[in-house]
Amino acid sequence: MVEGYADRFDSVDPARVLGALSLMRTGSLLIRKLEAYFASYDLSQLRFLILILIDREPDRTTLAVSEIAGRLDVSRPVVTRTLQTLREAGLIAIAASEDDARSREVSLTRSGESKLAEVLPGYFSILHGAM
Amino acid sequence: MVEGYADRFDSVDPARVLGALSLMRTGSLLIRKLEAYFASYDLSQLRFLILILIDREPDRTTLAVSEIAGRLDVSRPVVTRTLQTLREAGLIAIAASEDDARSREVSLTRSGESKLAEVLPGYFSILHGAM
DNA sequence: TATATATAGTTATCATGATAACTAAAGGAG
DNA sequence: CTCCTTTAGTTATCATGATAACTATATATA
Repeated sequence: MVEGYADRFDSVDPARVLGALSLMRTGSLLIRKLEAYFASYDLSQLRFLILILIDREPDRTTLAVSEIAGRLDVSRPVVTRTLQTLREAGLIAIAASEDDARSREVSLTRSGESKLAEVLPGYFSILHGAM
Repeated sequence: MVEGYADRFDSVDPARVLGALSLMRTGSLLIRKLEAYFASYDLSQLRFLILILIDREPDRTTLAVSEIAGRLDVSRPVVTRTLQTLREAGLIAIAASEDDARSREVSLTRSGESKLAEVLPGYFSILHGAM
């Protein structure tokens, strides 16, 4: 299909276009595979990334909502909603900040740490296998 | 971050994991860029792909709903909804099939063909530039 | 032929991303 | 100190993906 169009736009190199299309498709397939894996643990990609982000934070055990949104490049409303789901599942705790009354401190519960430990090996295995 | 985890899972090659993460991120960024481009033409990635699919179909000028869903690997309800949007925008026409009363024949309107011609160069340019 | 099964498409509902508009609190300028 | 602006977070709404369940029609089998 691309070839046909490439004939009509002579500045187009079919190999580069096909490469870009392939990149998007391969990336999307990997994301789908991961989502299916996470779903089997009652997680989603975002829920998982939030857990891992808090877990790997150096020197601290908590993160603020906007820190999570910023580092994962996700909108704050989505983080708010996802944190509610994680809290209902008992995987995180949300406490008021002592420094700033506007802010919340999000931390992992024991259960959240266990879940992460359970999910991580398969996660790396899928990433590993994709390359 | 990956390094820290790699230490604990010795079968994990950080380079491969980072490669997979990079693949997902690069693919997602490209998809975002395309969505932004399509939005400026009142299109989405899926709406655009439906137009291009019908346009490039050899020997025929129409496609059935399930053919579109199958070739784009998208669920049929999503195709139904997206076709309604495209029809409201005047870019496609939907007619009853003569052979099979269950089936619909989806075709491009003149307006749909123009839109496609308008959008294609920038589309290839973005794909080209991504590689 | 009559009935059972499969297929085409739609509707209803859910999940998850976004932006806009809001509340509450903090910080800065006068 | 008061007022204005900025920041943190939430709520409301929309877009777009999915699956389940439904209607209508076609096909296959008894």
